[in-house]
Amino acid sequence: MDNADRHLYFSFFNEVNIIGQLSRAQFEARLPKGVLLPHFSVLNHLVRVGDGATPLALARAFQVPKTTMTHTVSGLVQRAFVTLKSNPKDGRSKTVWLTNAGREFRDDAIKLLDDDMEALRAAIPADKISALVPALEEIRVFLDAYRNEPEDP
Amino acid sequence: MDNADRHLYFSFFNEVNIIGQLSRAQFEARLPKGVLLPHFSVLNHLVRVGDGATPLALARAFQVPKTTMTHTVSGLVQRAFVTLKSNPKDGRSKTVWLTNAGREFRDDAIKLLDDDMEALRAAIPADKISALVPALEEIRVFLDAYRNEPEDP
DNA sequence: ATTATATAGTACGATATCGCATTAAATTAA
DNA sequence: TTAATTTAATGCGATATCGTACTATATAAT
Repeated sequence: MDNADRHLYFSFFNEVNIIGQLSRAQFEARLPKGVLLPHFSVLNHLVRVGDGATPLALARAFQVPKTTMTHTVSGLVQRAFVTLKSNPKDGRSKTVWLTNAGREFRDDAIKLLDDDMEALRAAIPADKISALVPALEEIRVFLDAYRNEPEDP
Repeated sequence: MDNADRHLYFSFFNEVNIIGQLSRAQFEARLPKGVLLPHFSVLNHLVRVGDGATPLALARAFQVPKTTMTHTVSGLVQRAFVTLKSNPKDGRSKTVWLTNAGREFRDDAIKLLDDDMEALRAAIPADKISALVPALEEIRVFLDAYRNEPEDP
């Protein structure tokens, strides 16, 4: 690979990382102290796709180690934003359920973030974002699959 | 903002965050234990744009808090990949300089990553990445400027 | 049926990240 | 010049993240 291509791919990942850092910091500055982006993200996910997911399913959805998701979910439990129930289909497992407080918190957080979202949309219109997301999804899917590939023998 | 747009922007940041996580984990799996992506990134930056930068300038380049950069640089010093000199222009400040070991480590790391890069390029060709980077830069620049804006009075 | 293997969740330890406070030096104001 | 303010770097403390190891349960193999 020549230097130009190498630099291109490095630049891509560098931009992605910086956008991730900045957006996360911005998000968390709006949320109550101690509530982090992963907390909100999990609540939002449960609202959108429905609750009752297992912690492991959530870990996979967000591509984080399961120990990390245990930690995140325990924070949500402490704040009574979710409750855990045993999984009737699997005695090893649990299921995660939204409480009313969890739904309210998620709705309120979206309102808190809405001004920032609007400011972003004013600078970067929605069609520009729509144009990016499919390619990003493709890259994310590749990385996810690649990570699970067996090593060369 | 309607739900569709909100979800679009959330999806964008979600994809960005996951790509950041996965790429970082992949990178670090190739590097020697204890050497992290930020270590490599700083070395690579110093090689590319020249060494002698101050820690604060590096923190700004990577959009991390200066305490984080202090920590990262100290790791590079421990491994003798860089040395710190006092800044002749400012007694409060320091400058960061590559050692031969640091340059060699960076070059070797690039070789270690090259197979992964090739695999990625085979799946996502360079022109697809080039098409993304300018928009990502634009978003990053917006977020960086937005973060420094004064609050509403 | 019994045994072996795989899987879900968690406890624990290591450490990266980052906010706050401190120190020393530079800059600005009076 | 002296005093007040700003700035660069770092020590310290809190905690998120994540790897390893462990327990309990489920699934597969014999």
